[in-house]
Amino acid sequence: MVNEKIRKQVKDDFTEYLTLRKHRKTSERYAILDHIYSIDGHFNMDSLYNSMLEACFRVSRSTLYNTIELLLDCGLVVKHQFGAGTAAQYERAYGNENHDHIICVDCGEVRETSNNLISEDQLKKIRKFTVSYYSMYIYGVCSKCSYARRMKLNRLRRK
Amino acid sequence: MVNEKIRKQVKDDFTEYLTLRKHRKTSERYAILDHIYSIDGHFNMDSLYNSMLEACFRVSRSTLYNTIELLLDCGLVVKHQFGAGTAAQYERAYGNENHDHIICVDCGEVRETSNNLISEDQLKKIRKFTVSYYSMYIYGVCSKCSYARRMKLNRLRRK
DNA sequence: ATGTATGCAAACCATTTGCAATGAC
DNA sequence: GTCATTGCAAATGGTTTGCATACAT
Repeated sequence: MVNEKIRKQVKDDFTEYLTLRKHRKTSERYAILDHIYSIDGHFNMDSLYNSMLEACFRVSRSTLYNTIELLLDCGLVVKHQFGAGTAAQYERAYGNENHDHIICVDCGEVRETSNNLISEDQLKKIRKFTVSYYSMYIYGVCSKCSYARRMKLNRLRRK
Repeated sequence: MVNEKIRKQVKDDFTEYLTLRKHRKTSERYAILDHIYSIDGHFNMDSLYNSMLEACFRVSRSTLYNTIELLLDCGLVVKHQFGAGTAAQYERAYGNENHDHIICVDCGEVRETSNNLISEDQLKKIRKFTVSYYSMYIYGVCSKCSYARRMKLNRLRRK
């Protein structure tokens, strides 16, 4: 859960974006934005849909996809695609500063790390491009799966 | 196209992997590996399938998926998922050292940059994790789309 | 001879699309 | 009143799965 000041700020940002683009300010759009900013960490369309149901605000999946598109476009939400078969993951863009992800290629677990491996200054070096956000994906094997791999190999060797 | 030494090396690596895991050494598997190492830059399943057809080596899509899975597992191929609706992209892991991608959120164009923004040393700091590879995705708006955005906004303002 | 790998077709499932009903402007 | 937005249902398309056939061991 993010503080009240940020919640107010993102709502105002969204209003400005909608007004400028001549998009309508519907209750669904604000409810979705506010709900997303009550979620800590990652979410996907399914968990967002269910989580909003629980909070007694029913929106169709179409509207979720529709609104997320706007929120991505104005930079209030960030999208991640960790695997092909898996659903896209999202997270709020503010009040959530760590963007480095450590992904286990065996079990698919996604761990986040707080120590950013890259500095903002380095991103400014990129020419002819306006950076809105970045994602660092580090693929490898977590300690649990690393152990499972060793066991499997040992079994094969013994055969 | 990668040099002969690397081609030989990856073939040997693959043989070692298949032997150790008690997988069979089929002509399809070696043909796919060799073909992938003849491709510069990104490819997807469809382009790989067609490209192999042109080279007169017919393999089923199932076998491509099957084999790519093995090549990912032994670290000879790297996988990227830039968007949800789009097909997964792949590239060979050796003879292809740049892993930083600059992706335009508007047109989806993927640009590669040779100057790695991160040092190998920093990756070693991660604990309880064996890093096999990493990908840096930088999202934003390319100069072409940036111009299109400004034009669109100007049109809306005039209305 | 045995059982893994291949190839085809069908299934899967997150996401997108088409369209009638709703509601913001 | 107009037309963008919502919500439902159907379509899409990359990927996965099931199963008969082929072939590496």
